[in-house]
Parts: sequence; structure tokens; C-alpha cells
Amino acid sequence: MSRSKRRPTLTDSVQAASIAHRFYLRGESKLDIAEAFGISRFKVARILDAALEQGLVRVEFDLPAPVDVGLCEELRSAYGLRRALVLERAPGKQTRPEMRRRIGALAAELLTEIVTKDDVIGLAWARSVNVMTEAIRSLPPCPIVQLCGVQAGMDMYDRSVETVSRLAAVSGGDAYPIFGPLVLPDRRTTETLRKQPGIAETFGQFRNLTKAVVSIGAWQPGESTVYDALGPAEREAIGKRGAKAEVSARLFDADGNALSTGLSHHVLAISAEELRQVPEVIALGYSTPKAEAIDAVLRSGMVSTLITDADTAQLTLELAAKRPPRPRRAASA
Amino acid sequence: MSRSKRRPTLTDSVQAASIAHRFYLRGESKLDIAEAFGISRFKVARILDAALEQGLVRVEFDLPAPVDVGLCEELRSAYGLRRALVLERAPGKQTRPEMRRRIGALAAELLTEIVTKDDVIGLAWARSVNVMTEAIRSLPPCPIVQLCGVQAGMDMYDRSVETVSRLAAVSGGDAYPIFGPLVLPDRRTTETLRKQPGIAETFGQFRNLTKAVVSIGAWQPGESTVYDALGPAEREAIGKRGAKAEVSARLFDADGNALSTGLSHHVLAISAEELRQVPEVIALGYSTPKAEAIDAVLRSGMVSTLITDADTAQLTLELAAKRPPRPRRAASA
DNA sequence: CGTTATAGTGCTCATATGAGCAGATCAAAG
DNA sequence: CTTTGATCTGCTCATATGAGCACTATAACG
Repeated sequence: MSRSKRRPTLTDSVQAASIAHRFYLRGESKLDIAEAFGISRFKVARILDAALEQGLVRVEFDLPAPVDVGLCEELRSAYGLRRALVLERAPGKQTRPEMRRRIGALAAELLTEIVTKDDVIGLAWARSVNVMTEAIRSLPPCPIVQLCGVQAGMDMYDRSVETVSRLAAVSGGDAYPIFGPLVLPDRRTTETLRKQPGIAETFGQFRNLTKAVVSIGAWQPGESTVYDALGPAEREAIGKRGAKAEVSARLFDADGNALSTGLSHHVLAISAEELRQVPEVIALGYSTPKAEAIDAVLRSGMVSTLITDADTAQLTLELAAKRPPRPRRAASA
Repeated sequence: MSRSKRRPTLTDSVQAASIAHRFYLRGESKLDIAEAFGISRFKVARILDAALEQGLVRVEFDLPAPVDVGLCEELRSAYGLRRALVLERAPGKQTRPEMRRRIGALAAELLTEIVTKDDVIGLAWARSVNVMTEAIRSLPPCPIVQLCGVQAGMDMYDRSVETVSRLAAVSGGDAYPIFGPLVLPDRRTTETLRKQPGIAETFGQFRNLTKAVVSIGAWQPGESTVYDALGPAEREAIGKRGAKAEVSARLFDADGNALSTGLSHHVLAISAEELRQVPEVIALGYSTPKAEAIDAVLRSGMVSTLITDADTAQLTLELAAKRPPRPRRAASA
């Protein structure tokens, strides 16, 4: 975006703008324009390039949502995602709840749009996902499946345990909630709970999922509900195994490989394998400390859509640039 | 600019914007983009067209002056001008002096830019031209030639008779003023004055002119200094001859043909033929009642650059559309 | 004065692109 | 269910375009 060698003259600027007008807005060919101005088509092309380069001609996007197209596209192609939505940098410092609300609203808009009546929707239990459901006003009548147990933190609303039921009420489809904690004390309790009628039924729905909304956590304090729910010993043990990211209590290392640790045996949550089978996984991750975790999860290839904010997107892209991920879908440089 | 059939979905909008980003900003080929998105190149082209059509992608111009590129270009090609500068519509109602100042500033910028030391510059005597000279801060040292006598109206500054000398002082070149009235009572007085040493010398410079700045007047009250300076009988007689426009006391009919009337014999001004020989004639015309006059003068092919305001440009373009002028230079539809 | 950068120009040829068409898809209407 | 029209799709082929190169001005410098 160097704007060196400014075009100083009004004459040239107007000519360049006129050419750009005819080319971009009126769709005339460079050949015709060249003839009309009595210059060569090469010159037309060069004037056009220079005008864009120097900012004389700007191409802008008017999206129905505050999304940064450039970052979206870079993320999408860097990790071979189906799509990426990057929230525009808002003026001024954003608080975390504000950011969560904006991310949630964006996710809500996306979900409302892409869901059809034949879908089976999974929701991980996370603050941003809860906020998203609050912003959903209507949805086709499809089943809503809870993907993991509830971890009541101090700043959670009571109604958040009812996220799944609430969204099912909006959609008019069946609700498959999990009334049980995300993290349990031991393996035996976990297995017992999984066999409970309601919970077993929900786990049975995992194979039918067509869309899932999850949140990306980083393996550090305050950036993952699971991390915060564990004791110091297990936190550290898992960290030493190289865990960088957590998605619905499933762990990933920096390369996006699923880590199998003891943790998997005492949480109520969809397995990494089942989650990977879901055709559309929408991942929310919205604060700069999570960049590394987002990078890790995207490398796993499990996520089809990422929703994040501009700052985090930028950081994540830097990580991608340092250590290019192998291309997934049809990606390009 | 119909914006019918809105693109309602966020998904499509983001995809379209991403495609536009890659195409316009990153300069990738549609073929590559198509491959990256797994769609056909035709679809890419259609998405791009639709995005532009629907306003999702906007192309904007950042000119160093407040100029409406679209109107410039339309005027330029409609009349086959070398260039046209159309002042952007400013918010709110503009008074006539404000408009004159803005037009003058624009003309000043243009003249400052295109004049070289080898030029010989002619200035018609008109309010807008005077205002232009006031806005000129520097100019190469070239001769400044007055093109017509002075018509002192009630709202003229005294110093306006010294426009030519003043500009010559700025440029450092010679001044060729005309100290005499534009309109004279009779032919004999006119011929006498023309033989006066100073005036004859100035008239002798007309053949050397390389650039001229003139103002376009309409043949109606308040829109032409010459019209206002004549008696009712002559005004009407000239109007009956079909005069629509006046440039430095030279008259044109609606088709841009020079009218030869008795007027030419009692004014001190460059002849239509001499003015036509000037390689670069910059015409100023800046109020909606002048649209018809501007249309007429542009049809004469005498003007190479027009400077006007957006409203007037619009009206003039409508006249051009109704009765397409024959193409002059390299023009196009 | 020649010499060397430094833009700027227009060329060729391989490639990208648009116009217009014909088949596919879909939804509303009969 | 068929019909009809509208929209969407990808095709062919003529045309427009870009990459890279060689040539020309122009300016900066020893």
C-alpha cells in the first residue's frame, strides 16, 4: 500500500479517474478507452494500476454486516476454510462483553441464514455461543443438540444452562440438552452420567449433526472454561503435553493434532472424532490471547467457518505466515 | 443504478466481497479465483458484476480537487472535449459568488498546472476569470494577454481592470492589457481605439496565443456582461438572430455556429476566428441558466476544456442527449 | 561530453475474458 | 402431473488483456 510517488497533477488525476470510471463503472474495455483518449492500451492499464496503487481509485465494500473483507479472505485462504467472518475493528477499546456480543450477533446472523429445516444443530456450551443464541430471532424447526455439559462460572447467567431449550423454542424443533457438568471428578461418574436416559439420547444425536457451533479456548487462565475448571496439577500436565487449544473439552496441540489425555475420560462432551464428522463446524474465538489456539484448531481441519475479531485475525494470520499450514480445501496463495 | 434484487444473505455478500477483494485489490485472475472458490469463472464474473450493480462493491475516486468524475467524463465524451472539470455538488445551496470562487479556484489549479514558460496566455474579461486569477499563486514567466475590453458593472471590484497586469506580475511575464471598454457606442470609435498603440499591440498578440481562459454567457439578462451592456433594441435583434451564447462578445447559435452580427463591429475583443486558433481554450460557465449556452458553445468545437458545476453539467448533458453533437476529437458513446 | 540510471513507451504472444447461446433447474400456475 | 416462464449454469469462440522484453526519452553524474 505504498503511496510513494504521488500523482501531483490535477490533469493526470482527472484523466486517471475518468479512465477508471469508464473501466470499472461503465465496464468499457481498455482498448476502447485507449482509443477514446488517444493513448495505447498499455498506458491505460498502467494508469489504472497506478491509480489503484496510489489510492486515487478506491474499491470499497458495503457489507450488510461490519466485516473486514480483506482479513476474512486472508484467513479463509490461509487455512483453507469454507469461510471466515472477521469483525471490523471498532473505534475505541472494546470490552470483552461488548466484543462477545458483536461476535455473537455475527454468528447469529450467519446461523439464521445457513440453517435449513433438515439440519441438526449442535451447540457447545460457551459464553459466546450463549450470546449468539440470544441474538437468534428465528430458525427453521430443526433439532438443537447440546454438545457438552455445563460449566457454571461465577459470571454466567442462570438461564445459560437452558440455551439449547431456548433456541429449540425459537426454532420449534426438538431440544437435546445435557443437564450435567462439563467436567466431572472421575471416570466412573462420567460413565454413569453418560448412560442416563436424557444424556444418552443427546449423545446419540451426535452422529446426526449437520452443523455445530463451538468456541475456541486457549490453554491458559481465563481463556478456557475447561482450563479454569481443572485443578493445578491436571492443568499443568495437559499443558506439558503441548495442549494449546480446547474446543468443547477436546484438546489440540500447536499443529492441530487432537491430543488424547486423561481429560477425555472425565468430561461430558462430544468426541473429537464425532465433531470432525460434522459437515459444518462454526468456531467462535474472539480475543487476542486466543490467536495461538485459533491457529492450532484451524490447522486441525475440523473447522469450516471461523468467526473472530480483527485484532485476533491479524495475529492468527501472522502465525499462519510464520508456519504455513498445509492447504485443506481448494486454497491458494 | 437500480439496486433491485438485493443480495439478502450475509454468506453470499461476504463471498462476493471476498471475490471482489481478490480481483480488484489483489489483482488475481478470475480463473484463479474461480478455482480457489470451486466455482466456474463465469460465475465469478457474474458475482462481480452483480456486486458492482447492487452497490456491494463501490469504486470511489479520491481526487485532489472536489470534482465529479462521472460528469466530467460524460461531458468530455459527449462533446469530444479534451477535458472537462465538473465541480462536485456541495451540500446546501450555494450562492453565486461562492460558486464563482470554487469554479475560479478549480480553474486556477488547472492553469497553474498546465502552463509552461513557452505559453502565451489570453484572459477574457469576466468575473469568474478575475476570481481565477486571484487564486493563482504562481505561474511560469509567460506573457498575459487580455482578450477583450472591460465592462464595469456595479458589482465589480476596481482592481478587476488590472487582472492581466496582476497575473503578469505573478508570472513575471509581459502584460498586454486592454484599457478600454468591451462594448463601444459605434464602429468608428471602436476602430479608432483598436489603432491605439497599447491596444493594437495587444490585438497583435492574439495570433500567438497558446492558451485562453474565457467565460460563457447566456443571451439573457444577468447571464452575460455583453447582453447587460447593450440597449433593449440590440439585445432583442441579436436574440432574434438565434443567439444563445456569448464568449468574449462573440455570439453563437444553438448549434454552435458563430453568428456575425453588427455587435462585432462595436466591441473590443478577440475575433471568433482568432479564438478558434488557440490550441487550448478553457471555458468557465457555472450556473444552470447557462446550460443552453454552454451546450451551444461546446458544439462550436472551439472549447477544449470546460469548467462547470454539477447541476449545470447535468442539464447540459441532457441537452446533449436530446440532440447528440457530432463527435469532435476522439470521442465515443 | 559520454555514461549510467530511470522512467516511460509500445511490441509479441500466451492467456484471460466477454458475448451470446443452449441446456439445466426451479417454482408458480394450470 | 405438465406447462410455462424465469433464473442459473457452463459452453464456444472471438476478443481483450497481462507478462515480459526491447527501445526511447530524460535526467543525473563523473
